[in-house]
Amino acid sequence: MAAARQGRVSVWAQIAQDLRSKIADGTLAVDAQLPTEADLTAQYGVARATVRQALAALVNEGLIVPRAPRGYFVRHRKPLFYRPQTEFRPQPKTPEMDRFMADHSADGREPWQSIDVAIVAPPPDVMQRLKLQEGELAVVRRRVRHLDGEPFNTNDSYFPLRFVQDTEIMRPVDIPRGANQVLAEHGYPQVRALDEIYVRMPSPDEVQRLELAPGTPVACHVCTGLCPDGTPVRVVVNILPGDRHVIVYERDGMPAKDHE
Amino acid sequence: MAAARQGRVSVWAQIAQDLRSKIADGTLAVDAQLPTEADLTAQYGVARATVRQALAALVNEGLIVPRAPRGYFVRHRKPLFYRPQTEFRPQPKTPEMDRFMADHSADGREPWQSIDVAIVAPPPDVMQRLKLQEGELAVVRRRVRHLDGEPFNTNDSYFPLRFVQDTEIMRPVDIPRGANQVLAEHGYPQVRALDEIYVRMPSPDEVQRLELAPGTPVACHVCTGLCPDGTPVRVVVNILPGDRHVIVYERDGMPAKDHE
DNA sequence: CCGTCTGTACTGACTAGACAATGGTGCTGA
DNA sequence: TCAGCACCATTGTCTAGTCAGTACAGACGG
Repeated sequence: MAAARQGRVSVWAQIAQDLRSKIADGTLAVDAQLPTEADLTAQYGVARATVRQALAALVNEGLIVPRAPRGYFVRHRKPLFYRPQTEFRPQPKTPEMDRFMADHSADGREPWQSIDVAIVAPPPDVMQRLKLQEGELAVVRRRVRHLDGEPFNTNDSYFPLRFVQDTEIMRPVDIPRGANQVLAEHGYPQVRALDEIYVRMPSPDEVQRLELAPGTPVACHVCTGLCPDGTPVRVVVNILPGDRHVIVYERDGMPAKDHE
Repeated sequence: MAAARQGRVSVWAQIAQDLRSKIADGTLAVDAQLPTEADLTAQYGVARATVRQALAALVNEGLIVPRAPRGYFVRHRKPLFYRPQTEFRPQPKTPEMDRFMADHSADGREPWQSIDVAIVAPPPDVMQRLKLQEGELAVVRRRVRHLDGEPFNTNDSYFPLRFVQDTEIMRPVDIPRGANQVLAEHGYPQVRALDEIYVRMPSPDEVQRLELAPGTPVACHVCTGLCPDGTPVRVVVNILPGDRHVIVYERDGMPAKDHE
């Protein structure tokens, strides 16, 4: 504790670092239970609040999960692939991609999704991307995808109401051939898309909807689909929990600069 | 505090929610100072630790930043674009992209980068991607990019030592025509790349290197560059702080399914 | 007018407790 | 054998303080 003043590193940070390295070197394996708060309190000779601050830091880093009232456990991280590209064209399937994906496939896991459809005034950012007039409404198909009973990601597709009125897009059921196909059949084929990926911490809303453990950041993937004339006809907002996804894509062509 | 038991929402969570909505509706504007812990303690009639827990939650969500000993401030979020695509081919420059990017350009901001080069035993994940033998060494060019004096992202490029020995890649200076060009000149042109994007909380290391505020998640963009015969010649690890980047890319072609 | 010094207001860190809520375990009885 | 119940270990929440470190502002001296 004197070290806190002298060494510039607080006691709780030291405890956190100690536990962190035990996780890194396997002393504390995945899914293993950490010593209890009481144990750590005794072991390091500090107050419980100090131990809790250390544990909170690890929770916020996504390294451990509290499972009250049983204890803290080393977190499991088993991300699945998320490939924006495959939605647009059948992927090239190079050998590298194949080999790489073998580890993280969804084989044998049970998919399930809930769909609900609503007519709403879309949030401002969606309105702007769809170029809607003030007060103009949109149809949103909200889906939560589950894998093995656990929520996996959310997928909210917004369409301007005037484009999809009386189409099957408005029915809250799965559309096997895809909503994009339906849009194309009604005269709105998409030929281009703009993708944006934001990285941030989830809102309490999202925490609840996706049953996120504390310390889980999310990627927010916003995809705007455009007609040949540039009219936006679809905005999709995907929320991808960081602990469950790797976003993957592949590129061809000669690199120009070494910006990466 | 009775509400904590009955209403199922803890006092600190209520305080956090209260502040959250004040931030959302603009009562607390960007860069504004929050009431001090003492104020909040008095205002809500709770102990300081309770107020601190509420504030810590907002910090972890990335909504506010503590600037000791001055107070807590509403966080500023001004992301810049990050476009993996432009590195590979000159971007198509559609009107949509143009318009969209106008808001977030780097105009008038001063770029600067530090470079350091080392010969290292690369981390296991990099070793695997470069298909290195056990014990084989690699050259790493570590860069930290700054904008307006603030660190912006890190960019660590790994090359197998045997491919780049005695090339200018090993000199810790900027290579105007790009490291990829140098590699190509030495017989290792890259024609394909595999990108992976992971979303997670930063390690304490990364927090320090990028001067990250608490509650800032990062995107970890790993790019593996491949020769025509599939040999990996370059692995780049980019760490992109979530509060400073939007990852953007554009796609052409007919969408197939509505997975997004 | 400018530099320095000092006080103050604030967060950071820590202590030492209390009571509530709840999975899990194991015992008991039908 | 199995359902139900009581107990317990453990985290969640909260109180009420102390002391340390520091950016800032205002006073003071040259």
